[in-house]
Amino acid sequence: MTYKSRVSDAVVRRLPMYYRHLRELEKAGVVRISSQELGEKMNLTASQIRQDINCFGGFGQQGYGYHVTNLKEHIAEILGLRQHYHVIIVGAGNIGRAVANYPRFSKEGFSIQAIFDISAALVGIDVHGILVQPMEKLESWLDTHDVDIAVLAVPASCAQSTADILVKGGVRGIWNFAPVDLALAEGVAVNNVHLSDSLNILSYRMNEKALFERIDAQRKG
Amino acid sequence: MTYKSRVSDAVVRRLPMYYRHLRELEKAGVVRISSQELGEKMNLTASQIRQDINCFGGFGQQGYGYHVTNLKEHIAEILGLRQHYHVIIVGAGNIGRAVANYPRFSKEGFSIQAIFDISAALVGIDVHGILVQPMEKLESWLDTHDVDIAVLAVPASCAQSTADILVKGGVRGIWNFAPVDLALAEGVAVNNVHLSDSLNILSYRMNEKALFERIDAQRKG
DNA sequence: TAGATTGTTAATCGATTAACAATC
DNA sequence: TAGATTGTTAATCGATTAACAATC
Repeated sequence: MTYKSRVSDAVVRRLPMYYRHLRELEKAGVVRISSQELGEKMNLTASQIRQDINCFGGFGQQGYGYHVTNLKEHIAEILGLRQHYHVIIVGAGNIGRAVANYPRFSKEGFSIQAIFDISAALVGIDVHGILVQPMEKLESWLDTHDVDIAVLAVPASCAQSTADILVKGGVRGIWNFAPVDLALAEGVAVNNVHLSDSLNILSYRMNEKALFERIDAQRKG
Repeated sequence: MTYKSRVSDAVVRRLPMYYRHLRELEKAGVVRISSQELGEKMNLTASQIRQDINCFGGFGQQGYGYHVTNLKEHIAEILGLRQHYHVIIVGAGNIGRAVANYPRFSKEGFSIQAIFDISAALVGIDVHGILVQPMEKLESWLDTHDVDIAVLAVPASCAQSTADILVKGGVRGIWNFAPVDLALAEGVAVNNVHLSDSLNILSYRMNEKALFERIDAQRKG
């Protein structure tokens, strides 16, 4: 991508975390919070929180701190959650169906317009009130509908080619569940949910201590 | 956690990516690869690849590069994928069921031993050949079985309390799908799949350009 | 041996933390 | 006004990149 983000990835990854914690605080009736307190809650330094927030503007007030609801709303806005998105799901396997049924999904302004799958066994079934369409219909659907986001939940082998169709069809964002690093044109946003990568990191962490005991022993011996 | 990882998070997050690309290369019949070539494929610098790999040992050979299969096997070992894990799934909702049915899961040495859910509607149903048990049975199951990993796919509201039960029952790793940052004892590994965080990052990226156009305009005006 | 490419040390870059003046 | 806490600049720390000697 040629478009260079103004905000570092480290910060962007923390934004949804801020949003989650602020929602919790709001729900708990907390009206104001200092960067110090929020830091303790989130395991971050007060400094880092102020730096992060000030990438986008000065939403606090000296001597007072941050107004919880106000800051939460600003972050929702920053995250693009005050907009509506037309979403399609490509691949109606386990993951595609789980996403379709994810309640939080529809609540936050993401509305599922259509679901596609290549398998005859899945075409026509009802998922969350939507009939699964055959994959051949994907291109013509994109021609006749505005789709903002596609959930890509197809096998690795056809992920890139499907992504190409989606982008050509005007999709602006891909939520990619295929275990593949997609190559996409500038201006198309992607975010990956690499489940097996995540599981592998878990097993790495479970084994790290023993691993280095082996490595250290070998280096000495 | 008191145990300080010897390897930075940035490196750990890249390990599964190396593993994926090396498997692909192996499948494509590639026998050897240089850090240069691998870097081009993975969009990393050759230097970074050599640094990453050398956290764990010198698996390459001067003048030759890396033997694909050899390096792949070393990384599988590092990731703890040459071990077997007893896994239980806690929460048989959409996500719990999707994970249970995830084929890659069982292939890589993770074998599902039991599934639990609190809902009477789900108890007794067959998921991937396993009958869902009531949540009350969880503690006694942990008492009588060795469980390495628990997939935590319960609502946010009971995620922490369920995690506490799991840890008390001897679980060493939690694959957490609840939108919560768990507080766990040292020595228990966690990795999160925060789906809504991931979706929020996608919508952030889709909107960043327009966001800063607004911000910049406001600062000028 | 000459060429290639690693392993590793040094330099650079960027992110986090600390400090403090501005200000509510 | 005094106290608190932000916004922001400066210092530090860590990760990435560059360079090069070691060696296959």
